[in-house]
Amino acid sequence: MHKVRECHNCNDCEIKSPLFQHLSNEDLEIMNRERFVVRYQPGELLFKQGSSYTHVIVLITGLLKCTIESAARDLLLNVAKPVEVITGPGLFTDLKHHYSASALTHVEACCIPLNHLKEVFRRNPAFAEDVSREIDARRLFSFQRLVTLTQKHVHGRVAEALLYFSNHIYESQAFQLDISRQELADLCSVTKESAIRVLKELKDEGLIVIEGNNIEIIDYQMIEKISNLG
Amino acid sequence: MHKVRECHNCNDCEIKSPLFQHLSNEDLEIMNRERFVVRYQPGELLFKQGSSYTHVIVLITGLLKCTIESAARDLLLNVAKPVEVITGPGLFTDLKHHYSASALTHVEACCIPLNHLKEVFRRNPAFAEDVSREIDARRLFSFQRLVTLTQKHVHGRVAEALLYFSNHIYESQAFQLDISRQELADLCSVTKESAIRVLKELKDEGLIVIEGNNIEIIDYQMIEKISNLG
DNA sequence: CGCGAGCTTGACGTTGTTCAACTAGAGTGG
DNA sequence: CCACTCTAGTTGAACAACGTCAAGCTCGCG
Repeated sequence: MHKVRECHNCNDCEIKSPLFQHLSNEDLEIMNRERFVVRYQPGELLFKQGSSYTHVIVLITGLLKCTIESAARDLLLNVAKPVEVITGPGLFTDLKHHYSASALTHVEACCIPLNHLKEVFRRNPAFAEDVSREIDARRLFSFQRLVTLTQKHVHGRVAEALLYFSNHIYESQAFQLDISRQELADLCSVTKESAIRVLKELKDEGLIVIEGNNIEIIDYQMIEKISNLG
Repeated sequence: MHKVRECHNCNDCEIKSPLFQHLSNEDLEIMNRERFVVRYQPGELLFKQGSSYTHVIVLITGLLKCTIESAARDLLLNVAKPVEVITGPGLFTDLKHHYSASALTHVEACCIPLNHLKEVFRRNPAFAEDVSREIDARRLFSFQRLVTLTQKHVHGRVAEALLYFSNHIYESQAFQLDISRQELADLCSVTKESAIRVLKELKDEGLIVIEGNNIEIIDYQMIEKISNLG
């Protein structure tokens, strides 16, 4: 875990998150104070569920996974890609992390102290609204997950996971999965054996092609149908 | 559905939500503009999933249920009691309701136009933070539901539902349930037959007493244990 | 009194988990 | 360079948990 300070100024930031678009130079100056960049190796933990929430993390490069850890088994909430601002619950309540985030690939993360973010939140109503929009959107995502995980069968869940990676993460019908079978299973909240079996079936029916972690969706519409019908 | 204007002034409101505690008289004046109170009969819909989000509702009297409706079956998200401000997702994004709310009992709801709430949000940073805290807390609640519904077995889920009603809704170990068996099942995301069977088992083991909709938790610790172990 | 909605119970079937064995590939040390 | 080990992935068979279906029950109400 190396600390790096390659970018010195949020004003010049070329990969600024949409969340920061309404910020004045002065606001950005506040954000920039004590901001730092950290690089992580695959598998390394960015923050742990239950630990204190001191910085908001902006994912600059790489992929990371957000996992709720519980006695029984892990639940993979979502995968994050650049440029995403990681705003978990707890931000405005108990200042604890309620899930763990760990790097799937090499990751560069920009860390902004929470008190500076909140300072800008208070002085810039447009930013406050953007932050609320962000939290709101994530809550909506939780809703969709809630419906998927309670109502769809394994086939539907795995199909949906494939569409999730294809549409939102890799943005291609062919992609190399950066997560293991177990993690895919955790995303769908099934056992890894079940997830593997479904993948095999989809493969045998010619809907997808799998070679190791390389997946290609062949019959997109059929996968979509399976995802929708559950 | 009668419109009533029994209270004319938010300043004098005796049941003001904690969410409104940081508001100045001027802020409250803004909220008060075009505010109105509506009474609902049991079973009546306050708003429907998919409809446009025009007012924020403050539940003054009665209980209501929030349900995500989907093709397969309904998911009962939560039950709300006074004084609760109903802030669903969509508030800062697409301005649509993402779940339906309907009255379980006689309900009085105070309706505040969204644009006035947002006006105060922009002019009062402390209120903005309170609103964010509210959304954040609800997102946290979704997280807990996500874990419960994906990881616990029927026994654990039903036990948890009983604790939910005992601790958060009725605040007593004995209470008269205002929801049907089917709705209890929807809360746990199981079939009504399964929910009934679990209730019967808990009853047969002497952990609870049931007579119709009257439920009393006898062995609280055991119920808690079942809830925790899943 | 009879009807209907919600509740209850039992028998049965399906889904998905568990468990155990086996395989493939990557890394390690002799 | 070849065992050896370790991990992730894969497969099959047995099993448990829940859902489905169907029948009967209760109670309030016209």
